[in-house]
Amino acid sequence: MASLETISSIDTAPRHPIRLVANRTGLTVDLIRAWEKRYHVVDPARSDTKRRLYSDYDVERLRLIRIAKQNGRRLVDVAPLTLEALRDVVSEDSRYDQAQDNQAEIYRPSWTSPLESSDTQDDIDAMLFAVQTMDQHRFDQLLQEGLVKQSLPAYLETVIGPLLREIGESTRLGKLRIAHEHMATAHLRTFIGALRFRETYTGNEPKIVITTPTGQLHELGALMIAALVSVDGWLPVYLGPNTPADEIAACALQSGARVVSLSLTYPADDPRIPTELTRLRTQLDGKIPVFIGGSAAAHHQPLIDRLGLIAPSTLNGLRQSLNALRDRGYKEQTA
Amino acid sequence: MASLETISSIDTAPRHPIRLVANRTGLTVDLIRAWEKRYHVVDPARSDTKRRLYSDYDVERLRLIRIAKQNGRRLVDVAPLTLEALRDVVSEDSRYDQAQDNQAEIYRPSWTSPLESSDTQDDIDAMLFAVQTMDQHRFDQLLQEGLVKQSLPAYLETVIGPLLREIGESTRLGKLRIAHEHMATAHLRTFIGALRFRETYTGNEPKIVITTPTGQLHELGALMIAALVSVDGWLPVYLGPNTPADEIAACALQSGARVVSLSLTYPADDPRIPTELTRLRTQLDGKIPVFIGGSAAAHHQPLIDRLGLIAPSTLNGLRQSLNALRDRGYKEQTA
DNA sequence: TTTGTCTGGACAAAACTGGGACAACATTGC
DNA sequence: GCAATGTTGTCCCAGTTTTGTCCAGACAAA
Repeated sequence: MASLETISSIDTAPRHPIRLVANRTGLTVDLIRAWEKRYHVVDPARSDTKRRLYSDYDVERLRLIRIAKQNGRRLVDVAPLTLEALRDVVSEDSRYDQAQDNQAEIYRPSWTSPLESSDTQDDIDAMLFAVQTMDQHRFDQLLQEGLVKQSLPAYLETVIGPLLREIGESTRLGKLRIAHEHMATAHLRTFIGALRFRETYTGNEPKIVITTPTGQLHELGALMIAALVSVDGWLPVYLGPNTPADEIAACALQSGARVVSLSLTYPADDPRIPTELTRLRTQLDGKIPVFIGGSAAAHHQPLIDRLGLIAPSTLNGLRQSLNALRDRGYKEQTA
Repeated sequence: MASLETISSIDTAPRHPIRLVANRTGLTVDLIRAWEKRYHVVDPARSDTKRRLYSDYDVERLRLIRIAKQNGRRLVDVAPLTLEALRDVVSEDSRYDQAQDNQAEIYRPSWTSPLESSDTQDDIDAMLFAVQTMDQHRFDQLLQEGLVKQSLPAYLETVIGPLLREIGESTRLGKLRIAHEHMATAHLRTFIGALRFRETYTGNEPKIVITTPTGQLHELGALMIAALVSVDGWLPVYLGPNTPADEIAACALQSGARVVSLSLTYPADDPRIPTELTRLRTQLDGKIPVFIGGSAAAHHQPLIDRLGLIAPSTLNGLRQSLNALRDRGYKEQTA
């Protein structure tokens, strides 16, 4: 009867048991205690029987510290920082990370390095197994857990993308049933869609129209692009799959989008693609650049070149190009 | 108070015996009693011979408490909470890993009385307006806010369903562009999909295979069914749209589903429907009942009757039929 | 009669606590 | 380079608290 008040949004009221904090942050219970013991990373309140009780503030701090560590920071350095300082550190690291991308390794101790490919492959294999056994709950769980391990862009590129390819391949080879593929696709649609929850909009993000053209029914590629670019401060206008060129153009013009991005996957040689792309290009009148992504983009390279569209070869390439475009709008020259 | 009341508010009439509650919540009989003894988690009414009689309200609370525990909450903390506060806690925990800064979270007075129809229509109109102006953020916000005003089943039936119909109608009449419809559909797909996410899982929920047959590309109806039945403790095996009959049958048999449910919407007169339904019926061999929902179900009434399928006329009817099927064997007292 | 529910209590498993040990790896001093 | 030292994640221990399960005897329902 002590506390039956409604849960307020983000406060410092201590109410979370350690187990819940572990769930939310991806840390182990032991580790949370160890950090407290050694560095007073957090100083949770206690229940009358000495159980730790954490506030939202504590949880958020732990979450950020975990990310900072992943980015190569040392615990000693980040432990004493305030929540705000932590946010700064983390977002700075993330920018830096993205900016250098192709260069050699920065300071990044091996024990915190991004997932080794073998680990990644293990994760993917586990997901495939869950699909095969129709263990939906496990599948969702694996998807969620995998995300905690790395940044969203990295996750999409190293896990979700390959997973999709392997599911498609396995189905074609008869190792998975169509029903398995359907189940996996439906869950991935839900999962990737839900990723966009985390955004905060200021209202003046540049807009990007994302969809697939007529005949292209697979939307996961487009959805991944939407999730990806929203991380970088774009506002995706997401139209789902199978949108006629006229509608794409109308939507881009009405919403004042800076860019249009399409995903091409299957069927790769649909005869409608050239028609639709040409039509879209005409209607946009060259004012709005069009990016093409997806596995089938390569099949249309000549067309893409001829129309002056842009087709980066990887998700990360797409991201870089878009950000370059966006920054060009804000500042006239780049360093 | 009749029809709206039944779906909008949770029945507080005590009538379920403890065994049925155990089945629905995934808790053991002993545990339910222990929780009552120690923490007064629920305070069931009694029959004239002292048997416990639980209301739907109690059942829902117990389910939520079980989920909260699974999320790491302690029994002591959640036991005294009201149903509404529990919902808040559970849904907060559900979208963890994004405890994010996020500016002012709208404070929502939980559980107001069931919506009057005019309010409902206002909500729908506001959503339509958001779609028309391509204000995605506002659209999402409205969807989210609408949900907290009433129970999920009531929300689906009184808001989401009508909204879908109006969007379809407006598009046909040219009041909305196809692009608008696409955007709305994509967002609804994400929204409804997220509802079904990370609910309870004890491992012994009865399974229900949910999909649409070959040629039926619209999945929102099926997804609504999935969200709906998971509230009642079913485990949906959701396959997305456009699944061949062979695959549906194989999936149902492999996963040990108790029921299959299909949604038919558009095109209503697809010639493949009779073939597929017949085929499905044959392969399931009469062992697994098949429910048909969706706006196009009525077009196939003769076929449905002939094959011995079941086609409740409303979402709520579907829900009740399913629950009756599941609870077969447990009689309930009528108070 | 047989099966299920009731109450009250006992018991055991699981989870949490403080304290500390230890191995793997990094950093520092020489 | 190499040894000493620092950092960090994990594990173990023994003692408590919390929580799930089980039992016995009485009664009710089928």
